[in-house]
Amino acid sequence: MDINSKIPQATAKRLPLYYRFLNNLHIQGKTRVSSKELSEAVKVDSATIRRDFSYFGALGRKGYGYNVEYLLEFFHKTLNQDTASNVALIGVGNLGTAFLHYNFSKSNDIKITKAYDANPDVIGTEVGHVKIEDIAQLEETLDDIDVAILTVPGQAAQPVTDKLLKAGVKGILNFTPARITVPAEIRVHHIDLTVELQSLIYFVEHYPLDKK
Amino acid sequence: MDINSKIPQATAKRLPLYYRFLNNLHIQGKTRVSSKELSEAVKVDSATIRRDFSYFGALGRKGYGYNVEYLLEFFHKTLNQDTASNVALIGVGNLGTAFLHYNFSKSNDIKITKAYDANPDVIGTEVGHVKIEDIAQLEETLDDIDVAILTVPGQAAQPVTDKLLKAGVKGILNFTPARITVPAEIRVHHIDLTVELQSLIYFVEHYPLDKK
DNA sequence: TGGACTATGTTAATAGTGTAACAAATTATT
DNA sequence: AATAATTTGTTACACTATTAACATAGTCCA
Repeated sequence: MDINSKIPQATAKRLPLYYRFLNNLHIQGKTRVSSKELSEAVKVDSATIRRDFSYFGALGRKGYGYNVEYLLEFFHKTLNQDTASNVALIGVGNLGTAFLHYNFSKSNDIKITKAYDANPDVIGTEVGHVKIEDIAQLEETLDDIDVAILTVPGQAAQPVTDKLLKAGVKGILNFTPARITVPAEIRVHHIDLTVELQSLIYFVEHYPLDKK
Repeated sequence: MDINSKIPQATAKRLPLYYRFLNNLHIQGKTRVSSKELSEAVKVDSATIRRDFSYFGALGRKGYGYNVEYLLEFFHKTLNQDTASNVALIGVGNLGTAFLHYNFSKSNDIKITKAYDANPDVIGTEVGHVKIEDIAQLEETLDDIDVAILTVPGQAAQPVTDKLLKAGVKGILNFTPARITVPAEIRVHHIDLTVELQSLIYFVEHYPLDKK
C-alpha cells in the first residue's frame, strides 16, 4: 500500500488507540505482538488492524507479527510529526477543570499549555499547573496554538469560536451542546455528552443485542 | 419507509441532536421548520435529515415542512419510550463531578440518580443533588438501572464493569482509557478523550481542509 | 535442514453512510 | 382558479468502512 495515499478517517481515529496500547505492551516488557492479540486488547477486528497498519507500508513480518518497539516508534513519529502539540482550553468550569487535571501527556505528547475563563475569581489562579488567563485577552495572548478545547457554556460557544479563529486556531474540540459555524478550512470535532448518553439509552432500550 | 425496520446506527445517533434543536425552536415560538433550516442549525445535510425522519414514516408535509410541536412530541415518545431513564455514575473524580453538576435533564429526560465512589472522603457527601454511595455496596444497592457512566481510573474499569454487569446494567458509557470486556448482549460506548484530542491534532496537522 | 505452523498483507465481497436529483404533493400567489 | 414556488419522501449512486478468506513468506522446532 502506498504511504502517500490518504489515510481513511476511520483509520486515523484508531491510531492514537493503537499507540496507547502499544505503549502498555512495551511497559509490560512485551517485544512482539500479533494483530490477533492487539485485537483482543483494543476490541477492533484483527483484519481491520492489519489493514490500518498496511496503509503505512509493511510494518510486520509474516509468521512473526509486529515488533512492539518498532511499531511504537513508528506511530510516535507518525502521530507527533516532529514537535509536541500545544493545546489551549477555553472555559474552566467543571468539565474544563477535569481536563486540566487529566494528565493527557502520560502516554501521549499532548499538553494543555494555556487556559482561559471569564470568571474573575478563576482568572489568575492555577489549575493543574496551568495559569488561567482572562478570556477578554484571548486574541492578544493566544499564540502558536493550533487546537483548542471548548468547554464554555453553550451560548458562549459561537462568540468564543470567532475569537479563536481570529487567533489562528485550526481545530476545535467542541464539548458544548451548540453547533458552531466555522469556515470550511477549520476542523471541528463535536463531543456532545447528552447526545452520547441519550443515544446509548436509545440503543439499549430499542435494540437489545443478542447473546452469543 | 417501514417503521418496523431497523434504524441505522448513524441515524439513531442524530436523533437526540434533532430533539434538542427542535426543543430550542419550540421555545423560540417557531411552529414550522424545513429540513433546510434545521440543516443549518445542526450542521447535517438536509437530505440526510429528511432520510433520517423518513425511517419513522411521513412526518412532514410537502411544500410546508415539519410541524415543530408534532415532531417534538414524536421524538419525545420515540427517544424516551414511556419512562424517563435513570442513570448511575461510577467514579466521582474530576470528570464524574463535572457530570453530576451538568444538567442533563434540561431539555432531555435523563437523570443521574445514583453515584458511587471508593474514596471515604467522598462517600456520604452530596454532589449535584446526588448522594455518593460506597462502591463496595454497588451490587447490593444498584437497582433498576440500565445504563451506567464509567468515570473511574483506567485500572478500575474492568473490575467495576464486572460489578455493574452483576447488578444487571445493560449499557455502559465508558470514559476510561481502558477497553472493557463484556458479554455480547451488553452495549458499550467509548468516549476516549485522549484519542479524540490526538486524532483531531492528527487531522489538523496532516490533512488541512480546503477553503471554500 | 525440512516440514509444520503462524500471521501478514491484500483481494474481493459485503455492509453501511451520505447526498444529489427529482417526481409528487402541498402551499402560496396572482 | 390557475400558476408558480416550495419542500417532502425516495430513488439511485457514490463513497467509506468492515471483514472473511487466502496466497505468500517467514518462523519455529525437531
